Amino acid sequence: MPAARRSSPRDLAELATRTEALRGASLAELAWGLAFELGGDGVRTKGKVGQLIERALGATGGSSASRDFPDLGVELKTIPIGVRGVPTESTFVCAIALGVDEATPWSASWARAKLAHVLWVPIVGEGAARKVGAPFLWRPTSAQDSQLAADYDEAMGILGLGGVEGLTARTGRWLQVRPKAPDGRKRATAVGPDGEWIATVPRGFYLRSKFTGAILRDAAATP
Amino acid sequence: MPAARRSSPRDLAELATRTEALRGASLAELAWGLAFELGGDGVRTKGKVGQLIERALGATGGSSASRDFPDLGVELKTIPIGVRGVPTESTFVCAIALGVDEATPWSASWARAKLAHVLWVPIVGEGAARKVGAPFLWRPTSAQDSQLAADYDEAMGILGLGGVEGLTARTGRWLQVRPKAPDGRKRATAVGPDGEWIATVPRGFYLRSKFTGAILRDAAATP
DNA sequence: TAGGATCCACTGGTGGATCCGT
DNA sequence: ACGGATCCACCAGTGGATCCTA
Repeated sequence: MPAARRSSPRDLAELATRTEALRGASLAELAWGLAFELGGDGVRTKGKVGQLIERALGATGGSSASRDFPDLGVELKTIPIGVRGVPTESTFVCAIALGVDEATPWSASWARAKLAHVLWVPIVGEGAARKVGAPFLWRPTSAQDSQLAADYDEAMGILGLGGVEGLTARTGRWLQVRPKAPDGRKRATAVGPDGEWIATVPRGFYLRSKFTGAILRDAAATP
Repeated sequence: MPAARRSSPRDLAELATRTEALRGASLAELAWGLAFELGGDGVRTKGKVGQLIERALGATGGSSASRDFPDLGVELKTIPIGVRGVPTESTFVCAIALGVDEATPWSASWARAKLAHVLWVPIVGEGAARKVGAPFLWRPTSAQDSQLAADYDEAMGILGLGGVEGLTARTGRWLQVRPKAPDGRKRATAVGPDGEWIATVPRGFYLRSKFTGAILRDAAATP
């Protein structure tokens, strides 16, 4: 099995080498090699896989870093793949700063910065049988960037006009807005219909699985 | 010994009753009654006494509450008293919001709100022999409030003019400004000499022991 | 002696995502 | 199928103060 990694990769080539070494490894053996508690099953282990892969690749930050590999400008995202070879879930991108992002253009947004260069690591299968698929570095094409920008602008436009409660996950072709909170409590504030501040649930950006599925197919077709 | 208290007191009378019941109790017996780890000695137990008294009186919040007894508008402060009957330390009031408080008048300040109504609980003696002295509720007299306002205005004036690095603990007759951070690191920002933002160490307001000593004497003289 | 430095507990917010009714 | 709801780990910040040299 791949050796445990703790130091951060120095360049993209080293990151690529390390990532390739993970390919085909089962999550169980990775966890064992890093003395990582993966947890058996479902609901109480939601973020564990992502953190396991971070450690296996020597990602810095843990949290509070703007990206997983700040020196390389690369963001790491795991993506669960089902038996049919397509993503089983949408992908969380980042939180929305309500009251701030409405006035931030896509070109300067946190979301765009995170998506500018992503190392996608597919996790294939279910439960204890999950293993690492074929990872790949990705940058959005200019066409993809344009559509993401359009989705972003649409959502931020709705928020800016006081439509936070009308902005559902149905808005956006590839990039959508959904709740992002440990519970349903209204711990954030946003502009309401009449321009006043109202309490609301925190939101985040997510990529629809249609989009990540398309990225995966492109990557498979262009080795 | 006094019984363990967990619910919050409903009114000032109940708070006074509970507080009076603590008088003369040793910290060791209070801790035992509440199953509280007081810790043996010095450096690793700095805030323990305050938290013990909070629990003994049923203070709410723990943290993040604006006051210890929000419904009563009362702040709880323990104050260490040495063998000569005078405070051995200054008293921390609250943190300074650098970049905000400079523009906040004393009348609207967090510091004034905290000091508006304080339950002082003297802690008499040293080490394992410490016990609760004679607690008392206090409100600043208008003369005291004026002097505190003057100290506050002086300090905030210096900060507003970019003098953060020149504002030492020597400024202020009763209310002083001192560092407030787990380490000496510059984790806050303030306006510098040339109007630019500079990194600096977080600060807090403290009451000089001269002042708390005077309050104590007044309380002893007016039973 | 007191100004500047430091220590612990606790928790809200963030980053990692997946769960689960309709 | 997917929109809305939820779960865990981690850490910086806050609130409780006292330590410790020059």
